[in-house]
Amino acid sequence: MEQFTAFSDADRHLLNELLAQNQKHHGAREDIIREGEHSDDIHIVLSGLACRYKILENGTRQIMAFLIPGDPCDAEIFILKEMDHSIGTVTPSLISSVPGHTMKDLLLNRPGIALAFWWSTLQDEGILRERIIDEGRRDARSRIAFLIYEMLLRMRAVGVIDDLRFEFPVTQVDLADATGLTPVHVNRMLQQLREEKLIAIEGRYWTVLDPAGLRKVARFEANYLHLDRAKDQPDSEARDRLKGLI
Amino acid sequence: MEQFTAFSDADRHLLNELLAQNQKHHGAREDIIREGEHSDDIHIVLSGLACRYKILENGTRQIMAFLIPGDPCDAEIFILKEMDHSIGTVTPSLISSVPGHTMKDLLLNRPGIALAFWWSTLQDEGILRERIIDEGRRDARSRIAFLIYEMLLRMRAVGVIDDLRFEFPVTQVDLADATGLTPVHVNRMLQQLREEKLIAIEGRYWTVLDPAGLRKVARFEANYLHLDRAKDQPDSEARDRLKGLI
DNA sequence: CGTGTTCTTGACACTATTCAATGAATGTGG
DNA sequence: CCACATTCATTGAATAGTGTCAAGAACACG
Repeated sequence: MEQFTAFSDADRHLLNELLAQNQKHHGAREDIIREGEHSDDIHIVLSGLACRYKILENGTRQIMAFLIPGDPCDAEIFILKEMDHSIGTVTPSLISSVPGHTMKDLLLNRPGIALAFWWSTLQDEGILRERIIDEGRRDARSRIAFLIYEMLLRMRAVGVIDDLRFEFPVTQVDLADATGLTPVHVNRMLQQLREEKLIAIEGRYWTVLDPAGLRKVARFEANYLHLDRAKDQPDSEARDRLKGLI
Repeated sequence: MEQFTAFSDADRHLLNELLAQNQKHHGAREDIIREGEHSDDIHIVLSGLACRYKILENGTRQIMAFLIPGDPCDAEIFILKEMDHSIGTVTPSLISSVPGHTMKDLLLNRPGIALAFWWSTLQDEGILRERIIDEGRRDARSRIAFLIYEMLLRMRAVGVIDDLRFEFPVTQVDLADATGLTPVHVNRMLQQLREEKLIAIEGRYWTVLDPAGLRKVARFEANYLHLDRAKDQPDSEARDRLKGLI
């Protein structure tokens, strides 16, 4: 969160304290909050990998977004009566809860923190819109490439990555649920991307072998992530981490 | 906006005044703000029909959302460097501008109004997520049905509708751009829906002949619109307008 | 070592796209 | 008020891309 807005020391301290207060470990494939439930707390991913998803009447699951460390799951849940989708872990994760009233207080009285949350919400919206384009206008190969490139960038931005290699322990079924394709077709497209030497997969670790090539296949434009703030900040670590990719 | 949160008289008065201050008529098919542009003002649709869209490198357009009266176009634009998508009108529309600094002030100092904007943002996100499901998991016929049912409901909620008949002057190309289908296929699916006596189209006016049937085809679950607040408010006009549909 | 999950492969069906042409409706200028 | 241009809706035929089904291989785990 801190990449795009400079927190005051007081704000940073306050946030650190809040996040430390109420942490909970979740195993893999556990729900953090389910569709239809209400929560007075909001949740933030501290480590691991989670996702927003929805189960449809016919039993299929659609993953709408992956959540990585630093992502708020449901920053404004406390104003809603109930969740319209579920949030669950993919891998074991550490999740922090912040009481809704505290959250409300932050949003109204801590402009710096409020700004960071708004920014996060806007990035979320951008990601969602891009996924609509993804599903509406890109073919299967591009979609998969797009998802991989986006994960690369987001993981870079928060630093949970080793150059071009990152931990992304999803099954092909997960990817199918996230891209709106069938697992069989995901498999074929992944094979293609590997044959083209764009990516490599070793167990839970993915490597982007040819970022420029992958980006081209994905027809990736980074503007929707609004990482430009990071790019412009002279001292930003994030800027360095994203160099050459956006 | 006022359907889901009770504004104080002061808040309502203030908003009315702000919205009245800076209005502009836009013709049909005009851009209100373009991708890559920054604006210090935010925009709100007062009348007409607009849409969020993006033009891709290959020239195709993807419409990501339709905007109807009462919808803020870009409530938090002032914190971003530039828009990641464009907003344009479909029909002649009346658009109000509110200066960003005023907006910031409202968000931080007028909890009632801030709540309404947050709610609006959350509904927006819900609509985007649902569209992802739509494109990922529904077939063409359901997608079209879904879009129509959603417009019916949203127009009902704000009252710009005559029972089951509403003005929705989009071309089949627009619908194709919104659903990620080709115009040819949209045409075929619309014919099917008309043959099934689910809808009727007379020029710019659409009529939902069989709401329950259409809803079934669309596999529509209304929870993502978070209209439940309206449903629960004892005196809500919106509740009556939505009766039987959600 | 057996069991369940995940990945991979092939054959085939089907949905939606592409391309191309026609017709209907609408708008425009003389 | 008509001739013409333009946009929009409709139709048909051929094709590409993805889904479906089914079965075997590789791998992980208790």
